[in-house]
Amino acid sequence: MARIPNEQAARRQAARRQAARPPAGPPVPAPAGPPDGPAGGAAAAATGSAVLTGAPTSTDVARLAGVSRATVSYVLNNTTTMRISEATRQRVLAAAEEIGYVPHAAARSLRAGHSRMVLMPAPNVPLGALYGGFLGDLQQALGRSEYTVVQYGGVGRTGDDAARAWAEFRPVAVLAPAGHGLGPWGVALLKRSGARAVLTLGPERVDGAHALLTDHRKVGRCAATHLLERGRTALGLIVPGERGLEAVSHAIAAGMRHALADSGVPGATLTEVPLDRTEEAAARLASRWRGLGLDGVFAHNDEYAMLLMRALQDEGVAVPAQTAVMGADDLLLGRLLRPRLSTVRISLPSAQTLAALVDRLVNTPGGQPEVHDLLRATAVRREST
Amino acid sequence: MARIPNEQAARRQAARRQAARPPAGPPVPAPAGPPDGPAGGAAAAATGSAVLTGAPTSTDVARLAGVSRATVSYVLNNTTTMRISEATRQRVLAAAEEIGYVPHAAARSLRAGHSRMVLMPAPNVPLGALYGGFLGDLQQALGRSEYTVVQYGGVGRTGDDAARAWAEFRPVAVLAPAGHGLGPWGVALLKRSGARAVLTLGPERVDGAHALLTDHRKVGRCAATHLLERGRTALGLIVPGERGLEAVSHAIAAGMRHALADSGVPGATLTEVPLDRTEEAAARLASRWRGLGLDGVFAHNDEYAMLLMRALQDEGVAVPAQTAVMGADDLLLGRLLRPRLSTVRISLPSAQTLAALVDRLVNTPGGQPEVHDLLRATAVRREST
DNA sequence: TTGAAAGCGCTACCAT
DNA sequence: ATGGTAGCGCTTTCAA
Repeated sequence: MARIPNEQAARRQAARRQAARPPAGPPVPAPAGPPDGPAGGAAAAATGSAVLTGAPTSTDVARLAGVSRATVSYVLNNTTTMRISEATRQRVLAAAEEIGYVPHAAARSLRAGHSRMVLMPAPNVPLGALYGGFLGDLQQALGRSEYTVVQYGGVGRTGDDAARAWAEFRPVAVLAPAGHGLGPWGVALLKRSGARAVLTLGPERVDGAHALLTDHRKVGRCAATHLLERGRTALGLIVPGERGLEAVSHAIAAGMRHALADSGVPGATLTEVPLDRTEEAAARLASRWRGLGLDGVFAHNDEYAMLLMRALQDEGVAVPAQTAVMGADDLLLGRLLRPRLSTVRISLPSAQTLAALVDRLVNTPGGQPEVHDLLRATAVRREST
Repeated sequence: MARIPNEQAARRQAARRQAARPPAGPPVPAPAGPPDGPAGGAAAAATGSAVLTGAPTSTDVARLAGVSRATVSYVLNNTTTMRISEATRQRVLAAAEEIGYVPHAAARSLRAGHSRMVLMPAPNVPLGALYGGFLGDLQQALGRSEYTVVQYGGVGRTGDDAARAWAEFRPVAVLAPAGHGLGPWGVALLKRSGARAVLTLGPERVDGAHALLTDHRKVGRCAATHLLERGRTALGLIVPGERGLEAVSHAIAAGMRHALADSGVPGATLTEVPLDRTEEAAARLASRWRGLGLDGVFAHNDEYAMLLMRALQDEGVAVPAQTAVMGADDLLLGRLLRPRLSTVRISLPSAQTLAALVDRLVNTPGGQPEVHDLLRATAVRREST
């Protein structure tokens, strides 16, 4: 709320006073000093190119080309129902080019009553390279269709507040990563605000929204199964200290427990072991490792796995002989340590597939909420298990 | 352009016909069937709560509360110049709550003549964890001020096209990562469209825009200087095969050459060595390594450095005795290999600092373009050099 | 083939 | 203290 609007308002009034179109006397005798002019362009350029101030509008183009705003709109949107003479077309296009006209997206979508915006609230938890890259790809894929993908970086807002903020944009679809606390109320609000599809991306579904599930229990189950197959029964799970990863860790732990229960291996156990992402923490953990009596450990991701494995080796704990170590995400770097790190490879659907899904959901609204399982986990055995 | 607008238009006309306000006979005798209704809400809810279709507008709130749209606006915006009775306030707030009213951002900024949107076009080159995290932080920091940060994922567009697409949003500021081919023309267009600050983020400046420089020559200079100090003179630079990293590589190479020239070490040389990001490529390179005759190599980032170092060790090349290896980015994982990887630590200003800068530039437009050097490089010697 | 005009949802000026 | 209302920039129907 600076002083700009007022400046512009004043300028606009002045401009308007002399804005009687050159040809054809104006039917309105005098514009009758408008009570207010909020803001906006209306450049004073008469016909020649001048220093424009404020964004040029279609009115400016029309004036320069000597046609009406309607004609400008027809030409610039290639309207097929109206046939415009080639000469006019060219004049309009030249005028638009000359003054650097760019249509005003907000005005356009206000008039249209809908937008082609797909809103992706920025995730507010630190997501690894895997999901980060995936979201980027998805964004690209959606952009390739004719949606305008917008990642909204609203911070601090959660739950209903966040939903309200998103709804202000009147997006045609919302793709919300977990961690914003979007609930059924928010989903309903978004839908009422014109969203034709609301999707959540994360471990659990939300009433009324479509769900792209990332069920990390699968990862835990996969890891535990692998370790059991390798003959390990006293299993550990490294739980990262980073904020925002708790949910994933819990899911993984649950998956491991399921696998243990299903396996029927008698006496198999699972111990959760916290670990910060520093060398010192790893060394400390390694120093008391033998006391834990674990013969197999899964580490949430390759980075933690490598951190631990190195610390164990420095402590003289043989890998995999004494303790098998397994990571997840199949990072390239996991192959550089010795022994090479066994890992759970997580694969997600292609971004194109998902973009197509979003497109379909937008175009067939009103259907039942759909649930899609995104995540596939496969064990990759290398040398550390 | 689906069939929706027409449906809504029809519904709207119907709604309007019966929308005469309950109290106080309407001064206008008959609404005189409007020639057109583009789209939009206008729910048919008379007074009681009903199934609303389309987004509720401030008109709906006003009707339900029995006040005018103006009053609604005053209450919802906490306008201080107008004093509204507490009773009215509460009625309006309750009504807004009841029907789930959310203001229409596009309409608001259209009226206001400006937006608080900071547009960050999504980078279209693969950027590492360092810059990715940095951009994320910056987005958060800007969001914490009162800007609405929006990352725009327009694909395929470059140069003037991209600038035009961005300008449609009428952002108050644009923060464009390198790789979009933004040129002086685009900058001017954005400014004319209302952007009060245009910033580029990357290795080179653009006429008319402020520049946040990431001068990777510093990284090269730092690495080369370090290697020279360690007594190496036949230097190599690993050049990644990934697309989009060429510019960075060139800058690093240039920086290394500068360092070589400045050092005055006679006979010091620099060889650029391409390497793909796979174990196989690294093994192949390692097998012909002795033929290259290099005694020190800098690897663009820690990942490539680790890849190479492992391959060299597998080939029997002693590190650092026969060849010193240095990486960049100071990844945690670099400390897990043996020998521990020496690295160039790259530090960037805090996101808060930069957010404050953007804020200042927005609030003092018209100033000369500023150039800020973001990058600081420091050598961290570990055991591989 | 072109123009006049209405109105999307919102805010702010002016009058009551 | 509250309401009427103009108009931001745009598209589109209807009339000429």
